Amino acid sequence: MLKITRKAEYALIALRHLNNIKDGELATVKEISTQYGIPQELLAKALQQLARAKLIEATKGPSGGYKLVTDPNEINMTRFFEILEGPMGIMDCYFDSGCNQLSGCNIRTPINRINDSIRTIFDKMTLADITY
Amino acid sequence: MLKITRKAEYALIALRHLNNIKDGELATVKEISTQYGIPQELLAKALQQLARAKLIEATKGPSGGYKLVTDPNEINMTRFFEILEGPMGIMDCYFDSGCNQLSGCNIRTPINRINDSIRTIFDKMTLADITY
DNA sequence: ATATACCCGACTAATTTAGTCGTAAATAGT
DNA sequence: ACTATTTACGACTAAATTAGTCGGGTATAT
Repeated sequence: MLKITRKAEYALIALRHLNNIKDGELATVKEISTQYGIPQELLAKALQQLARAKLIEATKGPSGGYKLVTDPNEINMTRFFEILEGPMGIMDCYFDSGCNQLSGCNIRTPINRINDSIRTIFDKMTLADITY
Repeated sequence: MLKITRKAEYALIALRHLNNIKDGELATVKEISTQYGIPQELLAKALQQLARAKLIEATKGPSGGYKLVTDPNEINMTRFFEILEGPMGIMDCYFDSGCNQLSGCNIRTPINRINDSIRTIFDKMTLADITY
């Protein structure tokens, strides 16, 4: 319960790695996956998503790889998780309108308060914090 | 991602219900499940767990049911969720020692910081807050 | 050319969550 | 004593999500 996915976990590890390599250098999926013992294809997918979202940039071909192109201070965890896993909420009703409860759900308001608190944490926490 | 389970959701609704009925009254699983459109057997299971944990008390037989026996201010959400869903952490390594990462995981410390922040939120939030 | 590396959707496998069922035990009312 | 009602509980099935794999593509440095 309240778990993040492995894909997100792997992506975090990779982002941290990208943040730590020398300026101008690239890291390949293969390198990262072998170094940290991560399934290559799964990591590849995650990094592709991050590239599409412009957090990192890919260079194809031999001697290609990824590099970070966004200031780690600008990447907060809400953004990061939503890129990889879609909308972040402890219950679907935070986003969906369609709720199947018969009579009025008696906990929606407090649930939303919890949600907001969690989002605030993730909003405030940036990749720079993770990388520290 | 970061979802709570339906079981927990149902239990929250039920707890709130129990908190709102008159002093000395009981509410049955049947009543609650029909009132809120919740699968009866699933709710039953959740309430049994809460009863085992002494948050609520059961009376068997006709005119039986459940009542709240703990001060809502004393029931925090960490306790509540851990009764129903076990240890609460965004990654297993928060609790487990067995981690399958090859070389040292580079994000454990920051992950734990996130975890602690989330736990703090849930520690501070009580059933009384939910019931408001 | 060829080898390397990213791109991407479709697929399968594993795990978790949701929900059901059958049986037992307690108890109130008759 | 019998019956209807209600909780207790484990085993089971079904559904949904997550994890991981595969195959075929595009770009590019050498």
